[in-house]
Amino acid sequence: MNAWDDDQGAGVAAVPLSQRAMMAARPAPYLDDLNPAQRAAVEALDGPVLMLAGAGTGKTKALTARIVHLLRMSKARPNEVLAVTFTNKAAREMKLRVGRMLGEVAEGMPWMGTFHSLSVKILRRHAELVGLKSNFTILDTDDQVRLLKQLIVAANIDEKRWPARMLAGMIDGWKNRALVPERVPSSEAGGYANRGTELYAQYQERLRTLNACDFGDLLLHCVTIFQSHPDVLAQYQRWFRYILVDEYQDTNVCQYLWLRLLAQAHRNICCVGDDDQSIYGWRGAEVGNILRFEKDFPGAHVVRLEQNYRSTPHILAAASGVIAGNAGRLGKTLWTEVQEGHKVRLIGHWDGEDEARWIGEEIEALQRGTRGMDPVGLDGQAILVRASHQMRAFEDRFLTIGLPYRVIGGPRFYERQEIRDAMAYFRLAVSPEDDLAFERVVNVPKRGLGDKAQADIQRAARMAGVSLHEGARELVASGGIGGKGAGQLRAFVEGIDRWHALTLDAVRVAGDDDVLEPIGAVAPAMDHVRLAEMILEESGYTEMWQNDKTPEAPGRLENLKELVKALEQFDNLQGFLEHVALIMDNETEEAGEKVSIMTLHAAKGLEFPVVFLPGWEDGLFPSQRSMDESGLKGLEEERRLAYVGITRAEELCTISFASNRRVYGQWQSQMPSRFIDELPPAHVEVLTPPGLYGGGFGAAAPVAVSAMEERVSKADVYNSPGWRRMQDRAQTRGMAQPREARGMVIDATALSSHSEGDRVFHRKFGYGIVIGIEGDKLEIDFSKAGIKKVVAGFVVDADDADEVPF
DNA sequence: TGTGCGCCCGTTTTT
DNA sequence: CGGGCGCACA
Repeated sequence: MNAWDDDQGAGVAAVPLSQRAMMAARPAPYLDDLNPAQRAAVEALDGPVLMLAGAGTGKTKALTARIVHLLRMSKARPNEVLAVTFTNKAAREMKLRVGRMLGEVAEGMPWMGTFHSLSVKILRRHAELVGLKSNFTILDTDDQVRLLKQLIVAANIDEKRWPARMLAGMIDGWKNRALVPERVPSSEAGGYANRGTELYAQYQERLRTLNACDFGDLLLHCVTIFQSHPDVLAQYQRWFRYILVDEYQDTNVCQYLWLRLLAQAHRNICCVGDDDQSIYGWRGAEVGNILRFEKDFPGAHVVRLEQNYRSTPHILAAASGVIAGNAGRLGKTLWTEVQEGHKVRLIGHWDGEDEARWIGEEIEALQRGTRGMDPVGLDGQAILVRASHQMRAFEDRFLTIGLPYRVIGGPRFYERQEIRDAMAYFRLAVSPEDDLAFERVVNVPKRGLGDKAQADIQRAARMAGVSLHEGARELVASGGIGGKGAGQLRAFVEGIDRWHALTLDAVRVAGDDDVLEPIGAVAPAMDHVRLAEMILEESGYTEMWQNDKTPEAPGRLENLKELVKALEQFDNLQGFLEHVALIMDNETEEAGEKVSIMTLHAAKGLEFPVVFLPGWEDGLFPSQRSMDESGLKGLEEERRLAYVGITRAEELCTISFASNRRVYGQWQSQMPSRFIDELPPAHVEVLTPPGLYGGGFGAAAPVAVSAMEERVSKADVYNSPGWRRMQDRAQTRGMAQPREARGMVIDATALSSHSEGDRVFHRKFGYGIVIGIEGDKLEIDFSKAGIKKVVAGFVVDADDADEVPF
């Protein structure tokens, strides 16, 4: 059967178009709750449409309604609509909402997904056109760098002066711009020791031998195929009657070509985006794509969504005021029907710790329901920072006061060392010839196979022209490896054989037609979940972490358990590996009310009743580096970041800055961010920090400086009475006084199950000894983290390290 | 082959 | 200041 003739992977097209037309005659409730602009965007089905959707204007609603409308009007079958997003989360969300609007037929849109997942789907069908087999593997950044490192060493380049990461970045950059090695402009060839292009070409060659792709290749190979095989392109052009693109402002050149090639035949393309929220320029995104849309698609219908359903007018006005500083915008004016609301609050602090302390207290106050607002739960509050290192001050503080928080977008589950190691074992079991996986774990846990042994294996494999696994086998057989490593290597090689055999039993793979689809009818000889556990046991990997006494070890074992558990949702190991390569998100939301801490980038698309924006200081935000490297363009992107930050807030937005901050261990005095000057004063309430009017710490509600209202010019904030007093206070506080009262020892045993001298474990700080008790707080000398005060509930006896809460 | 010292450098990161 | 990495040593 021709792969093209099937139903594109979905069992949906069952309802004939004629019958669908009848459905279209029924009233369309999904249109009724759209505002005029949204409705216009939904009803303009044919031809190019650009939907400029400001923050909080119901973009996803319009987008999903449009898809539903397309289907209801029988313009296309569900499998003929190409709907592209950037993240899996967005794709999932859209599927969910379309399904809900449509009623039932949710799974019927096989071509709704991310650029990457859709590209994989296309590329698997035509892999041979770019010299790959259809079962190619997908390398992540880590694999990519390791591979490049090998090439760099082989090329005799000083890896110190020319780090592999740098080359990886350049290659990514070229791929983002759809440049294959031959097309890299000679002006850029000098960048990497004069040999960037050469290494790029070698890297591509190496990937081909490994039958592998990196993320950039997924898209670039598709574009290459479309460009050089018009027949293939034509098929897809015919198939995708309608194309929808979310977050269009974030597309790079390669994605742009990908879309344009697919859309140029029928031109039924609808791009949704907001040039003011383009914050991924440093990653190759081209705001130009959205600015140019009308030129690319003449006669495009442009619709602006400007009615905001999220934020109060003060918040919108503040955001608009800031973004107005950018030139070359398409221009939108957000408005809302809401009349009331709090002004954006602005507050300065002495240093970063004060800032964290104050925010912590504010969060608790808002939670209790003061500040003239109804109580706001912790889930409704977020702290958005420019750079992830800023999170630390908040984590430290919240840990100390026992305020539950969650960090969004930290090291992601599938990027953690233990997960990647385990995955490498699974990869080896599925395909023993996976050399990158072999290299990764051949000496993890330690098997006495160091650089020398590994070099021997490499040589043996290369000479015989086989995989490392086979090379190792021959090396063992020929006695080419000595010492204790020999026995261990033999065991490793045989282990892989055994696991591989079990994998084959566990999954029967269909014939040549479709190597990806397992046939469910054959009863597996061994449950793949059990197999995975067995692999981790037999390889000694689990044991390695059990014997590890570092504070992270229990967490890692926990993650491994979680990984194995995740396997249950798949039919076999292959399916799982396939999934993980692209779905790198970490959706293990632990329950419980928690404040969210995340970067501004991670916050795009989210909203919270209460938002804190700390660290608004020149150099930090806007980031010095952005400005140095990208000049005005960089500054404008930072400004968009500010805009994104402010517009995340529904009810209350608080911006803050500190006059002193530790930067790389050095104390530095900071200037308030220039973006603060750009806030329209009429919509800002300047707070004075607590402690200025005789109240102690966290005393009364912050007091507005009355004279600051309305007429005070923005820059004057720093000449304001409050600001000057704060400066004065800064002087007197220069000599660090103890921040917390000492010596108030209450009956410790009544409040805590720990006593002095106990050995305890803390999820973040690791092991330590209790050296003091104050109320419900323990003073602990952590072996790694030093002396800290921590709420007793967050530690357990060192022996029960498995049961750490939090 | 494993450990430890010292040096360097330090944003954002949808896949 | 502190984490990561490479190199020198045991």
